[in-house]
Amino acid sequence: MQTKTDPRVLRTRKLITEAFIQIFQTKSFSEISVKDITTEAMINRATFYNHFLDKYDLLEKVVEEKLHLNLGCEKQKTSMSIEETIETVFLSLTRFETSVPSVSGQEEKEAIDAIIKLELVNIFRTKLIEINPQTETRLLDKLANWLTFTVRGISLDWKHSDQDETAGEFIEPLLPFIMRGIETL
Amino acid sequence: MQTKTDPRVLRTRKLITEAFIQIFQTKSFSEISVKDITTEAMINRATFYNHFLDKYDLLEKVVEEKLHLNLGCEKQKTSMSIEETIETVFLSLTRFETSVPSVSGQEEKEAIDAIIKLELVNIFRTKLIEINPQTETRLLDKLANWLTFTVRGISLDWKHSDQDETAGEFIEPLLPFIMRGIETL
DNA sequence: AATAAAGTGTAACTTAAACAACACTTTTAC
DNA sequence: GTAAAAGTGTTGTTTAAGTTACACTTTATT
Repeated sequence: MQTKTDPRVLRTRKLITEAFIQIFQTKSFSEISVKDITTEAMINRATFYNHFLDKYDLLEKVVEEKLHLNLGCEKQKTSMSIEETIETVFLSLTRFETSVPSVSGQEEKEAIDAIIKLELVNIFRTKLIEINPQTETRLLDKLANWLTFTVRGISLDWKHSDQDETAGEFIEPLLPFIMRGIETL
Repeated sequence: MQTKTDPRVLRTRKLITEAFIQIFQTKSFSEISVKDITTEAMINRATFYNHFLDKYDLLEKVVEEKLHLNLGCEKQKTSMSIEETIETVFLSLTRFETSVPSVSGQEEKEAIDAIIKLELVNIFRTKLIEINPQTETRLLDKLANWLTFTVRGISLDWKHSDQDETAGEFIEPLLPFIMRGIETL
């Protein structure tokens, strides 16, 4: 239990992230300056740097937050099986990717992708360690990576499909195949 | 040219008024507490009182601002005739009333009406004095009042009509009648 | 290639907003 | 009727945000 953060800090962060998301709809990431963000957020440019290192740091935090918003609560549940976790993460990811405005530029896509990858690997890693505490971490890390690529690949596949199936319907028949691999553990 | 206001002040006002308008969509005015507003606005309750006397004062300012937003620029134009002013005010009023969510309660309706009345009287009064500077103010005040009732009456009439005519079409045939009265000056 | 213009990141100082505590007035509930 | 709860409006004190200025880097312009 730590001393709760000043409401002004929370408000400022909210204003900044909302402003950023707002501008992000209309401009590509590289075109956005810190000044743009702070003007939209109605805060001073110097204040921005009290909260974020730079706009890349902001992007990172925003994506993290967005992802957590979808699967944050589920993440805690230790009751969840790996299979459920995979499905949940997949659904969160597709939800996230459809919620993000089809952003253009390469730079920001790479940035976002990198952040998502880190996040997913972390989720899978945690879950795998939780369920197989005796297995060595090196192996679990590799598996987490593999699961991440798998889930993101399927997500991309679904995204490029005609989407007559829901995301859930799309991954459902694939889950047994994925699970077979995991069950080698 | 006066010393420009602190950006924090502008931001806080914006947050408060936006929060108020937001809550006003879901609750009636009497049900809204200052705490509700400040929570939604993410500001401290004490700060509210640095900007507004109470929630009635806030309502007043918000309605004023909304009205000004519509006819603020026109109000300056000394070039405008009384007839144009009447029409402009009428159109602003109908625009305002259709933009306000059909708010329920009696208390707030009266509050808003009172504010609108004050505002319109003030506009007409200014215009009349500008055009007839030699006429005594007492009389112009009465005329301003009369114009206000006229415009608001027609606005109400239009609102209750089936609105197959636009507001502009609605008042157009009435303007000569109104002007006849004014031209007695 | 040179220069202007726009953007970045930082730091000392000022100020508006948060805190929290208060007396007071409704509302609500027993 | 009265006690608890919720709301109002105010006042010092503390703190996050605004100001301004700076050195520096990147991007346009000539």
